[in-house]
Amino acid sequence: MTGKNKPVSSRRLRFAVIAIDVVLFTVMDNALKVLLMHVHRPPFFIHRLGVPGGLIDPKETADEAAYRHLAEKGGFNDVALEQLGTFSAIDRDPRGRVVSVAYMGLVPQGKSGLPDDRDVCFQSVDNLPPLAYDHNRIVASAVEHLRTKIAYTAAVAAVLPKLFSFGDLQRIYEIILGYPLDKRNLRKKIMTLGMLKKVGKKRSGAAHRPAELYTFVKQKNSADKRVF
Amino acid sequence: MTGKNKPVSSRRLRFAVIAIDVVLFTVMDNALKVLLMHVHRPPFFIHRLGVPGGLIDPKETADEAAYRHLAEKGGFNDVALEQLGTFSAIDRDPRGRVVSVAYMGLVPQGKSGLPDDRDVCFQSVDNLPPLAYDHNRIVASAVEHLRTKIAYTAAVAAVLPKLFSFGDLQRIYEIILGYPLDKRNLRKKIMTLGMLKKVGKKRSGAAHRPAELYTFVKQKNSADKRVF
DNA sequence: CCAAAAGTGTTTGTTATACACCCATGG
DNA sequence: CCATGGGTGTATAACAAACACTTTTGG
Repeated sequence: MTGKNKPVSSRRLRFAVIAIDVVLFTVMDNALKVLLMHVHRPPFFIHRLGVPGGLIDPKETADEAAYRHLAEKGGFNDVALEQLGTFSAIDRDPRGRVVSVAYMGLVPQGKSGLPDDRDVCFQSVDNLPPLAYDHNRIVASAVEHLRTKIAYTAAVAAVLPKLFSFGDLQRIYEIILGYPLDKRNLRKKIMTLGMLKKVGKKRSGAAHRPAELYTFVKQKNSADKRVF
Repeated sequence: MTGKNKPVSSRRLRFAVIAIDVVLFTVMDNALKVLLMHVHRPPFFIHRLGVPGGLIDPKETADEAAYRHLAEKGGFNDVALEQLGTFSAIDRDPRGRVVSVAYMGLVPQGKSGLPDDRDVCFQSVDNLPPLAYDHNRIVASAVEHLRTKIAYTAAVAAVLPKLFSFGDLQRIYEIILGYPLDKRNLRKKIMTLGMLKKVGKKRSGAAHRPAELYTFVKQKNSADKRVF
């Protein structure tokens, strides 16, 4: 996203303004969803949707701006964000030159933290409508990044509750990736990451064998990584 | 890099200007080197060095600005650049708020393309002096990125001449990575990338068996990558 | 006893690593 | 003939992928 509430008057600018956009994912209703907000900037964007974002303030870094806008517009705090890249196509904002640093984050399933009745919502990343600005592109890049990243990190921890079963975890992976996984192989792969700890309780109450519950433990820093 | 020739007057700005910085690598004299330029911005930077860079113009993308500044300041054309990330620490440029998009590229060994007697030079990435702005940080990030990337792409093609021997290639890898490699294993790994073609000639003239010469062929696009 | 999800091992193929010797040439 | 870098293969370990049955519970 790019505009805040006041329109961008390009006459006041040296040549560009800097914004951030945040692609905030969650997993809900069996789908990978992204947080979208109502964008209305006639005559360019009439009742479109776009990811939350806004300008960088003089006294904050891009990272700080990303956290701030996400908190202000979506009510999300304590989300780990990661920089994706910077989008600078000249006409990405038809109102003026705006360069945007894109971020990506993940929040827990379901409990949205969203104030009710705001013009923000999560929508499935499949079949997104045309979004404002270059946000389809930004979201696509974020999805690709997310899919790559969960293969070798514990990024899904952010979307799972404190305690979860292996089945929960597998569902998250399958929804994000969009294809089914073998549960034995997934278990092995996840276990080799060494970030999962059995918590010693089980979840009963369903019409099947109770599931062991797990929790994520701190990621170990991976020393210096030899690539060969 | 951040400043151009005119000083950045922050009063004229909405809140920031956008620059690009280019970390241009080459391999020379048995070392991984980075292109540095003289930076003199009293009272902040007195005869320092920094990577080439400059402001983004109103009518160009960040990528275009990177190519332009690299050509203008270093005389390099036809270099493939890749975006590394955006650096936005508030005080990274003590003269005002400047957010910079960092790029990375590789040029062939030796033939520098540099106009003689300019205040630009390649320096070894080890033991760099304190650079202007946050350029030590940017270079460090570029080095890490480069090391990671050569493990699974033919990026080193950019630093090798059209024709090269396997020994040449191995030397490049070892210099970039900073540790020795097994030549049989490297050969297998490179061959599985499928980007190398034997050219049918040999290089004789040295006091040892003549080396087969190779050339890089186009990279094949890797379809959709399943991560599991 | 049935349905539903949980849990578990083995086999096979692929990839990564470690390792040592002969080859062709120039001097 | 010797020094120099060029070129090659194999054995082992680690990892990825495919695959099916038993367990425990609620209803």
